[in-house]
Amino acid sequence: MSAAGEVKSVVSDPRLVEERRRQIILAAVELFSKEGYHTTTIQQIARRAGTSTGLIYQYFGDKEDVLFLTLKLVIDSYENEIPFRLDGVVHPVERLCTALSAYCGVVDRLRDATVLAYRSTMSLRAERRALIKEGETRTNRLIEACVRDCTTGGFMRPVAEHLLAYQYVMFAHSWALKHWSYRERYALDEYVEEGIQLLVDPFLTAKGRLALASKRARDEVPGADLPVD
Amino acid sequence: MSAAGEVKSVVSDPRLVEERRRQIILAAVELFSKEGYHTTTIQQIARRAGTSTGLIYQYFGDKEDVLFLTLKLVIDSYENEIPFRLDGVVHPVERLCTALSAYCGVVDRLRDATVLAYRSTMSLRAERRALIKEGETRTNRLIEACVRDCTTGGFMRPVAEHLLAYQYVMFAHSWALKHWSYRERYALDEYVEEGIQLLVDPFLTAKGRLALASKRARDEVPGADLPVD
DNA sequence: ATCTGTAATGAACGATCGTTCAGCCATTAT
DNA sequence: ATAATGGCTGAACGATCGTTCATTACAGAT
Repeated sequence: MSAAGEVKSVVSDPRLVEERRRQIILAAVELFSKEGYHTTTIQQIARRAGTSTGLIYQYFGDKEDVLFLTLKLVIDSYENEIPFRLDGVVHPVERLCTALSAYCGVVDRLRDATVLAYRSTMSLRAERRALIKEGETRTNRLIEACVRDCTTGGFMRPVAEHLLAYQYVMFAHSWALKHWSYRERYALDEYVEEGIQLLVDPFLTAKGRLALASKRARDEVPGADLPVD
Repeated sequence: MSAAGEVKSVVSDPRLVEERRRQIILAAVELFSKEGYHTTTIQQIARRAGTSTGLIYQYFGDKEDVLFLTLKLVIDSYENEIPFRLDGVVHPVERLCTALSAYCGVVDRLRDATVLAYRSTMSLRAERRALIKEGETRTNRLIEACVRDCTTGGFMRPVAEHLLAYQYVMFAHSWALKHWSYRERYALDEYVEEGIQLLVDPFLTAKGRLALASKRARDEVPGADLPVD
């Protein structure tokens, strides 16, 4: 695992490595997203990053390494940001809605890179492709756990949890994949709201729907149902 | 429009053109899907198709032409097969379920090519990319019309039709995109059935649910509710 | 001031691959 | 029998681009 996940660097100073790689990856995301992985050249990346071509080979073993760290940035963002937003949220229905909202939020922030992941993961060698897929699977399981907590808690009627979880994932990804179509119809938060209407609400029990309503009330006028003094 | 959609051929006999292109495209789908567009070479396509490299340039202007006709085959299949399966089906709820089933069916038949479409459409020049996108949009509108017929007929409660239609599209596409995960869990018809449970059933009115139940009864034992003599 | 090691450069190399084209075969017309 | 036509071949060309490496720049140590 560590062998496939490691990226060789000639430079020893870890701080410098992190900074330079960040600089190069930022340029790479932009170019890979716009032009595609195979059609953007190392020279283009270097120019955009404001460095020389040779420098890239000081911080990456080869071109594929640049792609790998670019995609890893995306799935790491998923894996970090969603749990972060879930932190402190306890009610299962709220957790599910928050997870969906968080997922759509990261996708929105990394829209180009998300599309890039769809298009270019297969340009990685098999071991690394597997690493990326594992990361996605972990996030899927996180969503699935949210669904299960809703059903076992009696907030949601029994459903095909695995499949429903995937619908949430696809719903979030679609915000990037079909953005050319959604852009002119919905803002991000409207999109999330409609998603809850379509993919959460119908499966809630009366008890679950109550919880959702109280969350909505709280979101609308924060602190309105708390005594103000 | 016709300029971007045309593919130049040196050979004049139309029957031969169709046959050869078919032969080459079949090889191309396989290789593009497995190795990616940019990494498969014309020589590989030629070898797999059992011809010479030069022959490909008798029937296609350049490599991009091969990709274009490959992707066009996919979206044309969508546009033909779904209406074909809908032919003769009159009840709105049945039409919607049939459309979803048909869509999943084509995706299953062209699984690799569907994934290829996601990955490689952007390798086409802008005009052609637009043509492909138009084809997808037409299919989307077809699904959306099925949804609208359900709502206006009172078989489905009011919903965000555009968005729900997209969920159906994504559900069908997911069969290809996430096949590595679904394969070991569902057969195709189970997948479609679960899809209806998840994305159709919850939005049906009592009237609509009745129609679905009667369709199911008919599918289970064909002709069972007809007098047999 | 000199030395040493680390970081950065970018011209040049070599391999790959899309594309061409001069010639080959087979079939039909003269 | 010969010519003409149309389809087919695959070696060779040329351009592109990932990668290397000899060289320079610079900072800190001696």
